[in-house]
Amino acid sequence: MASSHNHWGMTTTFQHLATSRFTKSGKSCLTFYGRTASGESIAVHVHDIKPYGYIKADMNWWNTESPYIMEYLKWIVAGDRMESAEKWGHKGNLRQSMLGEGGWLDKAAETAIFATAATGYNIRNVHEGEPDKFIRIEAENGNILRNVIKCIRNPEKAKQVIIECRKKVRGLKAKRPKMGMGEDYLDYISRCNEHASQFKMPEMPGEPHWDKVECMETHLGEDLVWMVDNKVPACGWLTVAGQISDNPRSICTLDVEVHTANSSQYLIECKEPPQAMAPFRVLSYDIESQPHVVEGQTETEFPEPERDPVLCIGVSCFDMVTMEMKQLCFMWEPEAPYTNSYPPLAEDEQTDSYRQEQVEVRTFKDEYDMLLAFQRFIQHEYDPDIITGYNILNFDNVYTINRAMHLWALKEDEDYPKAWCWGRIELRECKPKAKYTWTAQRGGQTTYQCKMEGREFLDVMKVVMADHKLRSYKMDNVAAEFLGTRKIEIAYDDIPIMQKTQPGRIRLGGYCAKDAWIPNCIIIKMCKAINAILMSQVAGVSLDTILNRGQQIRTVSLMLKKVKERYEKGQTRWFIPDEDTPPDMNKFEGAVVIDPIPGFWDRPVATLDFASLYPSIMRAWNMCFSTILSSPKEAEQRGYVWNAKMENPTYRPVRTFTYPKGGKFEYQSLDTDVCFKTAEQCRGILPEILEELHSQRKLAKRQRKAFAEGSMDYNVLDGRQLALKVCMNSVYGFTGASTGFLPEKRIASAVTRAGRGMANETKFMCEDRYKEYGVKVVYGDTDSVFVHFPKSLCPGETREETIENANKLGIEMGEMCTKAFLPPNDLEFEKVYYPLLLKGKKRYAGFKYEPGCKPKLDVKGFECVRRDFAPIVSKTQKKVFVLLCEQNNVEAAVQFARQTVIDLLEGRVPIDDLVMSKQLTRKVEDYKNPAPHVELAKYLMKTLPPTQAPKVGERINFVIKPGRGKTFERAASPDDVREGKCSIDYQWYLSNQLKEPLTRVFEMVIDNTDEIFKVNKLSKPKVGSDSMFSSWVSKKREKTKKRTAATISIQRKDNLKKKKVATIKNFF
DNA sequence: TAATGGTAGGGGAGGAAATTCCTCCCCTAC
DNA sequence: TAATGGTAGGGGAGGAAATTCCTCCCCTAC
Repeated sequence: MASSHNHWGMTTTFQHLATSRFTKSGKSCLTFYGRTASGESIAVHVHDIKPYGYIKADMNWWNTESPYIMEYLKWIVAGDRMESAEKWGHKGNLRQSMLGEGGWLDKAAETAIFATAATGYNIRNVHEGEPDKFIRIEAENGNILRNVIKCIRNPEKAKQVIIECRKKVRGLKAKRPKMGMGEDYLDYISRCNEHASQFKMPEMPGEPHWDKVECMETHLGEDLVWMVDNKVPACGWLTVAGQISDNPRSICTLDVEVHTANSSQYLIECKEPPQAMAPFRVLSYDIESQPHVVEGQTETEFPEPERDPVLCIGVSCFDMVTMEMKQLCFMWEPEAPYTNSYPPLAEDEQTDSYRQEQVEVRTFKDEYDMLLAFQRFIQHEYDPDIITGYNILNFDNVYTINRAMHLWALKEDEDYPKAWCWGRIELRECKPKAKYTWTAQRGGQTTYQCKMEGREFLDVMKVVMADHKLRSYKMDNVAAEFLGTRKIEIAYDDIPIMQKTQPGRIRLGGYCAKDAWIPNCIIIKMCKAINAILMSQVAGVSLDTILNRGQQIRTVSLMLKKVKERYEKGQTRWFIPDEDTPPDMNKFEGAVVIDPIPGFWDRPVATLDFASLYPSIMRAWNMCFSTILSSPKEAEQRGYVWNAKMENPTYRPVRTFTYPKGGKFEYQSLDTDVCFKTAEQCRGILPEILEELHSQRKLAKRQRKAFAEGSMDYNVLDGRQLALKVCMNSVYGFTGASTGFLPEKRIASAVTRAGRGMANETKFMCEDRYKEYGVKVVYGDTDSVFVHFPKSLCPGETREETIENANKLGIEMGEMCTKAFLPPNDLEFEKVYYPLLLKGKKRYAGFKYEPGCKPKLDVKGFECVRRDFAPIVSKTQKKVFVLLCEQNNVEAAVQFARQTVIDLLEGRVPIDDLVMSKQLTRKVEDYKNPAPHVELAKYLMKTLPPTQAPKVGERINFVIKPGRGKTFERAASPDDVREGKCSIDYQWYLSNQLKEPLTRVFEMVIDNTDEIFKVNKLSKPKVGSDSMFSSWVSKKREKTKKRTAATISIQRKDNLKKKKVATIKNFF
C-alpha cells in the first residue's frame, strides 16, 4: 500500500489520468485525477499555480507602458465580469455593480500583474550576440494573463473591445433612489444627482502607442506549462504530499489539497512506479432508444431525445490490471414482474465469449429512475476513469444527456437529482457541446464534445477510424475485423414491437449489453487505452489532448520541455514564440520516387531502407529553428564556414544534385541552399529531442523482450515504442505544416531535399559499385531503393540459397552506402522480393523474404489493398497475385480470373462482394463533379430521417444498377438490392471494376489479356442489363461489326489458337 | 471561433474540347 | 395531269461518334 496518512497530511502514489482547471478566489488551480496501484481513485487539487508568459520587451518599456496596459486591462476584466453576470442572469443593477464603489471596475483596477526581467532568444532568432531582453509576466489566473497578452499584442483591438464595453455601460440605466416618505422634493433631486455622480463613467484610457510586441509561450495552457515546470509527467506515476480536505471537492476515494506556498506539500513524479499501469477502470456503455412509430407506417423514424424514451443501457466494465469484464444492463421495465437475469443465447448466436446469462440486470419502472441509476453507478458504484463505447461522442452521450435533461425539466422540481452529472464533482453537469469545424478539404462538419470532470471519454469508433483503414466503420464490421465476432441481430424497426413484451425487452437488453461489451473487447485486444496513455506519457500532454487534439501540440510540448531543461542546466533560455501568422499555402517539394523499371523481376530484388529517414536527416544536419541560415551567404556573413572537403565545418548547406540518366551523381551548391549551423556551434533542440526519442525507443524495444507477448508489461512497452515512433515522425510534419504553432517550411523542404539526394546517391552507388554485373535499381520511394540482383551476382541452386546470398549482398550494400552519409543516417538491408511484379510508381507486388520472418505476399498500391473497389476485385486480384508470385502458376491464375468473370456474369457472386464504398469527404453541395457515392448520399438524405442519413466523413456503400445513364446516375444502396428493389449491372462490374485491375496484372505476364474477359455463352443468364448479355465487347473492338453468334464463336476459335501461341513470359 | 502534420502519385469518372467519321447534298464531268 | 435523260465522283456542311485532354476525387505510399 503506497499511501500513508495521518491527521495533518499524507503521501500517496498514484497514476495520473485527467486534469482540470478551476479558479479559487481569483487564483488558477489544477486538479489531477488518477488511481492508486491498490485501486482507489484520487483527486489532487494544486492551488495557486500562477500562470505566466513572456513578451519581447525590456523593463523600460514596461515602466512607461504598463499604466496604459493596466488601464486597458481594467476595462477588459470588468467588461468580462459584466458579460458573465449578464449571462448568468444578474439580478441587481448592472450599472451600479459595474461603476459603483467597490464595483467590478474598482475591483478590476486592483488586478495584480507581476513583471520581471528575463533574457534569452526567440527560438527563431538565436544569434551570436548577447541574449535579448524579455519580460516575464505572471498573473493570478489564466484569464487575466490572456487578457494582458491581448492588450499587449493588439492594442487597437483591445481598444475596440473597450469602446464596445463602454457603450454598453452607458446604455445601462442607473436606477434612481426612491423618494422618501415626506421628503422634500429638492432634497430628493440633490440626492438623485449625488447618486448619479457616483456612477459617472470614468475617462477613456489613454491611446496606446506601442508597436507590435512579440509574445512567447502564452498560448500553451497553464496546465501544460505547470506540469512541465514541475516535472509532473502526463499520465505518469506521481507522489503527492498534501492535506486531506475536510470538505472534499470531488467524490474520489482520496481528495487531497496541495498548497504550493507550503513547502511540505507537493506533487512530484514518482521515479519508481509500483507497477506498469494502475488498475484504471474502463466503462463502456450503449443505449437503445425507441424509434418513433408513425401510425399506419411499418417503417420507424429515428428517435429524438425530446420525444422518444431510452429503453435500456448496456454497460460493460473492466479494470486495466485484472482485465476481468463484467456486464450490466439497466432496463426500463414498465411492467412487473421484474427481470433479474437473462437466459443464455441460442447456441448459434454464441459466436464468442459473451455470455448473456452473466449480465447483471437492473430494472426500473420509471425511465428517469433508470437514467439516474446509471448516473449513480458511474459516480458512486463503479467510478470509472475512462468511459467508452461505440460512437458515444456523437450519439449516446448526446442522446442520454439530452433525454435526461428533458425528463428532468418535466419534473418541475429544481432540487430533483440530475442524471447527467457523470464527473467526479458530484453536482458538476456534463453537457455535450456542438463543435463546428470547417476545413477546405472537408467542408463543414458538426461533432459533439463533452467535458466530464475527472474522467475521459474514449470513443472506440473515433480511435479505430484514426488508427485503421477499413472498408466500413459500422460496429458490426469492426467487430468482425478485429474480434471475429458479430453483434446480435435485431431489426431496427422491430424495437418498438420488442419493447411491448417482456421477452422482447429481454432480447433487447441482451443485445444492448453486447453492444457495450464489444468496444471493451476491442480496447483490450488492440491495447487502445494503453496506447493512448503511453502516447500521453511520451508526448507529455494530457490524455484529453491526445484523444481530442492534433499532433502539433505534442511536438510543442516536447520542445517546451527541452528548452526549460536546458535553461535549468544553466544555458540561455530559448523561447517558443506565440505566433499567429496567416496560413502559408505554398507547397514544397517532397520526396523522390525513383523511376521504376516496370516488369516481372524473377531474380531477387533487395530493398534497402533508410532507418527513420526524416528524423535522421534532421539529426545529421542539426536542423532546428535555432540553427537555420537562409543561405551560404548569410552563413558566411555571420562567421560560419563550410566547404565540401572540410573535416569540421561550422555550418552545412543542404545541397541539391545533378544526376543525368546513365551519368554520374554529383552534388551542386547553390546560393539559395538552406544551411544549418553544426551541432558543435549550436545544438538544435529538434535534433536533440529526436535523438532522445530514438534512444528511448531502442531501450523500450529492448526491455520489451523480457516480457511475454500479450502481458501487461509487454503491451505497455510496445505502446511506448509505438508512441515514440509516432512522435519522431511528427516533428517533420510539424515544421512543414501550413498553419499552426511554428511552421517553418524551409526546414521541411530541406529535409526532403536531403532525402532526395541520399536516395539518388544510393541508386548511383549501388549501380556503380556492381556495374560489371548489371545491377539495376529498379525502383525506390522516399527512403528505399529496390536493387535487382542478376543471377551472375547472386547465384543459388535453390530458392533458400539464392535468398541467403541476396541477404548477404544486401547487408554489404547497405553498409557500403551508409559510409557515404552523415551519421546517424543508416541504410539498412530490410528484405528481398523474389519475385517482384513491379507495375509502376507506388504499385508493386512481390513475395517478401524478411530475415526472421515467414515469407509472405506483399502488395502495395494495387486495387486489392484499396477500399474503394468492390471486394470481388480485391479478392480476385489478391488470389491472382498469390497464384503468380507464390505458386508461379500463370495458367491457374488465368483460369481463376476467367472463372470469376463467368461467375460474375452468371450472377453467382454474392452482393456483399459487389459493394463498393467511398468516403463522403465534404458536404454534398460542395462537390463540383457528380459521383456515384455522392448521388446515393443525396438520395439517402432525402429519403432517410436526418439522424440516420449519411453524414460528412462517413463511408457510403453503393452498388451499380442496370440502366442507360451514367454511372453516377445508377448508384444504388446495397440494402435495396438485398430487399429486391433493384438489380445489379454485372456487365458494368466486369468492364469498370474487374477488367482494368486484372489486365494491369496480367499484361506483365501474358500478351493477350483481352481473352480473359471474352465470354460468349453463359449457362444461366439471370439478370440482364438493358443491353445484350451475350458478350462483353472490348473497348478496343475490331471496328463496329455487329456480332452474331457465328462471328463470336469464330472469334473464340481464333482466340484459342492464339492463346496457345501466346508467349507466357517465363517465370523461373 | 478554435484548432490546425507533409508531398508524390495512380487511376477512375465526368465533361469540355478537339478530332474523326459519316451522311447528305450540290455540283460537275462525261 | 403533264412532263420528266443518266451515272460517277469531288468536296463542303452539318452533325454524330470517338478520342483526347483536363480536372476532380479518392485512396494509397512513404
